[in-house]
Amino acid sequence: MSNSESLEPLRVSLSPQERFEEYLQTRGLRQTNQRKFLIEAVFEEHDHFDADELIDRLPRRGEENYVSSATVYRTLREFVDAGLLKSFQLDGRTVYELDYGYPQHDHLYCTVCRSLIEFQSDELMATRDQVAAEKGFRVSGHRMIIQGICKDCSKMRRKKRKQDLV
Amino acid sequence: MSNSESLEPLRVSLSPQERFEEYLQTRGLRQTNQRKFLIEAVFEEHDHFDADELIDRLPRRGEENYVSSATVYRTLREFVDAGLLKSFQLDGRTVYELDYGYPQHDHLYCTVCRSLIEFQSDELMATRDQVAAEKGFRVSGHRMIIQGICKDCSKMRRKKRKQDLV
DNA sequence: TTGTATGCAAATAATTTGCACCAAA
DNA sequence: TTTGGTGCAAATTATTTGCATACAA
Repeated sequence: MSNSESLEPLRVSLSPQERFEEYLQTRGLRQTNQRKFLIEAVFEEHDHFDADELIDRLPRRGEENYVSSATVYRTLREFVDAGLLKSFQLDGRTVYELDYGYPQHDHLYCTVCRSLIEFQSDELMATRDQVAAEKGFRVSGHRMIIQGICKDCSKMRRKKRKQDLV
Repeated sequence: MSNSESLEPLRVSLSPQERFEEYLQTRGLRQTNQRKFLIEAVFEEHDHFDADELIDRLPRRGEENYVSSATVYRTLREFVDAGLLKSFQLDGRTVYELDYGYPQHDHLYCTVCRSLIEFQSDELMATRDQVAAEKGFRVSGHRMIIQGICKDCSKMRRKKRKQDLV
């Protein structure tokens, strides 16, 4: 899930940490070391990831700042609730990406190298809203994924085909 | 997964059954009673469904024409390979829909009644191809789902709010 | 006859949950 | 001190797989 091209972040008044604090306070929830640690771990990488990949780069059981996977799963869902992350399904796994302080976008998904490439399209949004309006549908969001083969992988395939001919 | 609005079918030269026979023959696979039975069961309903829903309306163990769930799962994948069905992920489950003899389309997904409403949009396709071209991406397909609340559920919510005020 | 297909039950994989203990507020 | 949070292990859910047997070609 690495190698994804990224857009420029937006300027936001609160840091993700502050924003999450706010979220917790308004609901009478608590600030714990695990939550503080996880929010840093998640926001220091501007990339797509799933729970497993995140757990992999976190301290192991017995090490300092270890967080159990149950808590990782629980906290990821809270981050989504809080509007810090977005999640979607890809090949059966739940993939997370930054949402807070990050512009709305959709993805191209390369089925060869499995990377996600982000793109923004006003036309897509316009089409979405028009289609919904025609059906009397009240839109809350959407998910568009274009599958195919990215530029690099196409190049490599061409090269490979040439080699195969030799 | 019922209650979905449907588009008109296309005219195709081969029936799904014939088309699947062809698929099996070109690969040296076999025509079994289970496969014949399942293709009928699947194509008699023009709707979205998941493996579980299909199994539910099939004969039970011990009854005539019983098909084990392992075979149902295996066969659904074959139908997708054969181009008879399409599949996608929704709320974690794999959802299937007719593909053969059915026009390309995308979906509005009502998060209240969980129904899928189909729509066709040439603009969406144009946007997709243009975005991909800009990134040098070779498109093989896409998946667009617009989430929100459908007309009927919106009405009901309004009605419910009024009642709540009384 | 020969390998493919099926049914069954066990195995997976990714999450979720129950519960006793821990710790913010 | 009171409730929410965490870790652990067991439970879930949807699906896949191993294997012995059944059957299409």
